[in-house]
Amino acid sequence: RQIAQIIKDNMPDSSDWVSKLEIAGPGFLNFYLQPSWVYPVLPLVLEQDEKYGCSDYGQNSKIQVEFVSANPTGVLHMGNARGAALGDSLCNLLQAAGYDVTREYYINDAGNQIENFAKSLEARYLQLHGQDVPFPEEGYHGEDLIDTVKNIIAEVGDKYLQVDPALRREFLVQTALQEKIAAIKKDLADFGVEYDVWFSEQSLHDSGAIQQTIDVLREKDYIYEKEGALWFKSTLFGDEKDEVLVRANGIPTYFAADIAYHRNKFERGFKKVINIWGADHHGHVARMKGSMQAFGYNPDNLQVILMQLVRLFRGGEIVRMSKRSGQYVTLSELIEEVGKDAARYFFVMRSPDSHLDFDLDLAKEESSENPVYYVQYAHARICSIIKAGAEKLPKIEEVNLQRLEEESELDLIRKIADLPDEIIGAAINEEPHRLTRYAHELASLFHSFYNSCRVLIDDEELKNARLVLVEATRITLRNVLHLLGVSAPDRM
RNA sequence: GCGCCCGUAGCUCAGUGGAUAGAGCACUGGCCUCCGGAGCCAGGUGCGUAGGUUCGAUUCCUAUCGGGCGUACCA
Repeated sequence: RQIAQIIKDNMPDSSDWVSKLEIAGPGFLNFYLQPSWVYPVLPLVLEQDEKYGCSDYGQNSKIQVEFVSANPTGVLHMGNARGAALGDSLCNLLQAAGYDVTREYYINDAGNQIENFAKSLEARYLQLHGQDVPFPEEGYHGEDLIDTVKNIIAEVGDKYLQVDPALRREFLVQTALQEKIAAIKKDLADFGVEYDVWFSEQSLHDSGAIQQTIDVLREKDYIYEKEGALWFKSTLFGDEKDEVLVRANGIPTYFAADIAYHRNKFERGFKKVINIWGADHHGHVARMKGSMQAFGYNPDNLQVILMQLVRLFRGGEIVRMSKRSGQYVTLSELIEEVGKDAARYFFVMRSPDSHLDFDLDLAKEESSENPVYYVQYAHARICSIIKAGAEKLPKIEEVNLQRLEEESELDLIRKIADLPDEIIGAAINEEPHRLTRYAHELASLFHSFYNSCRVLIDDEELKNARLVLVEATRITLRNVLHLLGVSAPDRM
């Protein structure tokens, strides 16, 4: 407090921007701004419009965000939906904060699960032709897979009954993959998510990138052989145990492919690489970072956001989600049931660290109670006011904004002024959920203003000032909703 | 056993080492014949437990209890 007093004694008591200076608490120095500081933000919002909130903070630095990357052996489920909502909103935020963002989906179109997928397809193909063959124990039991095979049969009939099984599986798997990937793209597009790059794991096998990666690690002496397999010394980089890169049967593991993939990311010039993974993959983080360190990259430039898993409830019972068992609620069903807007808002609303209990019954029954409607309602209300009250908005330079003096008006303007900083804060901390809070607070301040101040009044000067205020509010609300991937309706 | 995440109001969750810890849901009572009542206003002794670091801890550290997830030559 003494130091604060010294500073205060050496500051002018007031200035154009500061109305007073006060010492408080254990030694805080509170600067009270002149109320008039807020007014210039309103013409700025109207002028920048869609760009309001954006900044060049990121200096166009290249960032890649890889998210969802679900196996193309099935359809997208709730966990993928959370990753999609989170990843896409994060990308929007980073772009708004001035980063050069690439959205990427890694297609696991190689490896063991593809083998299983092929065997499952083959079994279904033969079964649908009346053959009594067993279904592979580790296979994919989902109903969607039967439909996939039915579609294939509609095209090619029994042509692949007599051919070499390896050729048959190859044909089935390639055809099914195309269909599955197309379906995934469509589901994501329906959810408002568009990718810049779809990266094939198989391409890393085909190009020799995986082999080359292993060769380099061997040269650096980070590899040893044990029991016929090749092991990466990940314990050198803080991992709990070493990891297999190439199995005794000569086939590289998923980890080997992932090292090649992440090397490829950095070789493409990304300054920062962000992965969004389910928490069940957390054991993979240390070794992935370690492997990048082995190649001389700063492991801090590989950032992994772990999302806790989504638990689904129906009728008070937890629904076990598993592709293998074929029981899960799909993304498209979710969109159908609760809508894209509510689903995206709901997923982003929570911190990735928090477990997400998604009660389907509740989401269906009480969807009108979802906070997203509260925010959208504020937007629709403003549109309605503007439509009812103004042929066109007054010219901003002719409006006397100083007439906005009510506390609810000033609170609203101050909140609007926060948006650029909110976006930067949420972007650099990689926390899109902050924006849902901001959206809610902004909507709340608007509703509060609405109840204490009428916009469409006889006092022309005040009316015009308030019209500018609500228009600026509308723009701000809309911009935030769009960052979240949620629509801003004119009517509801 | 070891590792990671979580534990905050009845419930679901926010909370950048700082001031009197906040929202939604639920509950109770109010809101002008007026721009959309999907709204507004009012109502609250809650940081799992015990230590430590600090002028100051919900936040950092240690231990412990509880929940979740990992700990494959699966991905």
